[in-house]
Amino acid sequence: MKIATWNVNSLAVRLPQVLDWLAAQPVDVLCLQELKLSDDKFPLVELEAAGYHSAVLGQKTYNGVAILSRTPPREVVRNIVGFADEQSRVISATLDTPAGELRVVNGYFVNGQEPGSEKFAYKMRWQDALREQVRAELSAHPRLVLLGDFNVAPEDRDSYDPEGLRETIHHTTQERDQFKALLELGLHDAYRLFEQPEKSYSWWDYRMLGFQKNRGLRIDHILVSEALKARVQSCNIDRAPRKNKQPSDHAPVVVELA
DNA sequence: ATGACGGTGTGGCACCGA
Repeated sequence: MKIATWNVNSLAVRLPQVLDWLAAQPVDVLCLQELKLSDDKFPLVELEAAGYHSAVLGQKTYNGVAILSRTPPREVVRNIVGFADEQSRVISATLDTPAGELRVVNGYFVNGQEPGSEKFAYKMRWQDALREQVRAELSAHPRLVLLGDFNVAPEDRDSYDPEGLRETIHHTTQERDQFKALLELGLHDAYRLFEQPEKSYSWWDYRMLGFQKNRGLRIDHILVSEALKARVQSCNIDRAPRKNKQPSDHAPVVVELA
């Protein structure tokens, strides 16, 4: 069975591409970020026709996350419990899958703009709260997947220019320490469980021919808990949708579980 | 230091993303 994450940068614009992709890659679960639409604008009917149930936390214009699943999501939790947040960035659900019952936590992590900014401080606060949420989720649900747009390139090899971009946004020690702190909860970066091509990225700037020149970052991640680690069969980035007309700036990441 | 591209909502552009 397969689980995927994809920052679609507006589901209103990208829905046809999402439906095409699901037809070509019939994953069991697809977690979306940056819906950029309110719940009432969510294309429930179209996705049901494609064979997917949805759990949604929408927001007008910015943010917004959803879990699409072949089976109905259960025990849905929206955003971070006890962390007041006007932005729609996290949705969690329990799913019955061919690989058994899984807890899925789908996050659109804060961008942070620039180290030292108020937005960067929010990024750190938000991650502190998310980590505690994940810690609690893990103790209740050992079979857990945390995935989404983490807005961090965890290591130098996850960036097209680690030297030139050192300590800039997505590359700071603080952001990388936050990522490590998630791993220390007992999570594993599924992509790095396997040998991968060099210069593998999941996001490329729309500007300056970023994709054509492969000037990208690997910032979309799938972390699996210890209980699931041995069941991971593969993890890959699907660059094909980035070649579409009107693409998202992110590519889907797919993990296969036995 | 700035903008490049693309989406949204507004209103003739500004803001945000990464």
